[in-house]
Amino acid sequence: MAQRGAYAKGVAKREEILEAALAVVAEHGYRKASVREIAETAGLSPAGLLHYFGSKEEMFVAILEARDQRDLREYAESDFISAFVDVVRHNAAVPGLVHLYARLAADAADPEHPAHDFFRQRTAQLEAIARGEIVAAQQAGTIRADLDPAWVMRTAHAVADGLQSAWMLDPTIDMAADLEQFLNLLRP
Amino acid sequence: MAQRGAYAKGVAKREEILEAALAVVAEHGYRKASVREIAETAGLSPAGLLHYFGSKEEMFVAILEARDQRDLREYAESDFISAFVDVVRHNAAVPGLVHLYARLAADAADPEHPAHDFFRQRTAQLEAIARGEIVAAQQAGTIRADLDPAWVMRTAHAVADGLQSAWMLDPTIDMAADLEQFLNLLRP
DNA sequence: GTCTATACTCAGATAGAC
DNA sequence: GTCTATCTGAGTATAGAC
Repeated sequence: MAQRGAYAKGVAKREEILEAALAVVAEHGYRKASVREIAETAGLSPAGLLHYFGSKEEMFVAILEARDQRDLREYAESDFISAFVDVVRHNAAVPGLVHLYARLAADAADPEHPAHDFFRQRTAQLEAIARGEIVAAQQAGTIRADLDPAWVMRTAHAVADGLQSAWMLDPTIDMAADLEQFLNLLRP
Repeated sequence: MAQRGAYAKGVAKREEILEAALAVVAEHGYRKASVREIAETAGLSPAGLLHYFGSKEEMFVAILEARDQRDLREYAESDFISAFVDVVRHNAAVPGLVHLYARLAADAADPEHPAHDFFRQRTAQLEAIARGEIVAAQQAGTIRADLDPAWVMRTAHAVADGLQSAWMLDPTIDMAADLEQFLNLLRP
């Protein structure tokens, strides 16, 4: 395993850096989250930080990857649709993450950006997982059978992302409740 | 009028700069849209450009403001709901704008950002305009009467923004069609 | 493999001349 | 209104210590 021997320290440091990065974004926003300040928070030099992550952008992608893997593990046994709402609800408790996600998603429009492939694969993976669950829900009669499963996933994803954007501007919005209301609308 | 006398040239130059900025974003993406390159495209020095807009970020906000005013004028006589779909459809033909909007919306999470107030006011204005139209549609029987008008607007807005994010990653998505499908779902 | 010091390049912004 | 010159701070490449 990667946790053994001479690498253990490096793995721990990597995670410490990711936590420091998220903390800085949460406190000062993405714009002011410089490599210098994150490195300082994590207790090393900027060059030391880059030793682990090649570039600032790759470091931020690593945060989103870690988040997805945590969510995937945590909600592995729940049904997909309620897990989806739970993740959005949980995101409201981690403001830095939502900000980071929105910012990287925008930057990822550029095919050269390190996050471009990550977002495309993430969307594809999400759709692959969801498709079966949506079809099953349609057969079970909890989602209208006349709706295209691909459209359902695309639109639920869009609602979640769009609500998160709105929530950053106005945190009084209840993202999870609004998303649930949308999912209710899919019922027969 | 602002078009008269010694100011006419300044006004024209302002618009020329905004067009140059949008062209650069459309071609190279926001990340590579430096003040230097935009200034070069508009035929003046970086400092000359900043004379008009104070900062890079304020310049980009000015582009979004101009877009909204154009849309508002163009669709003043259409009904709100079909205009909403038309605007999204039209956005697919102006890739730089969608990219710019997504990026600024993410940055605007920071209350210090020049775009913060713009986005908050824009959302408030959109909701004010929409509310009457949605209530009227409910009375006319084209939107389910049991739905909260504020929720309808928030969610339609979220769908539009979220689909635009997805479209930047995968331009084969038909944003307007997906949005219309959502609006159909609101029907009784 | 882990990490620092240094330095390079580019960005946005500012001061002041014209 | 627009320029040149300059400032400050960003990201990061490099060389090399441990």
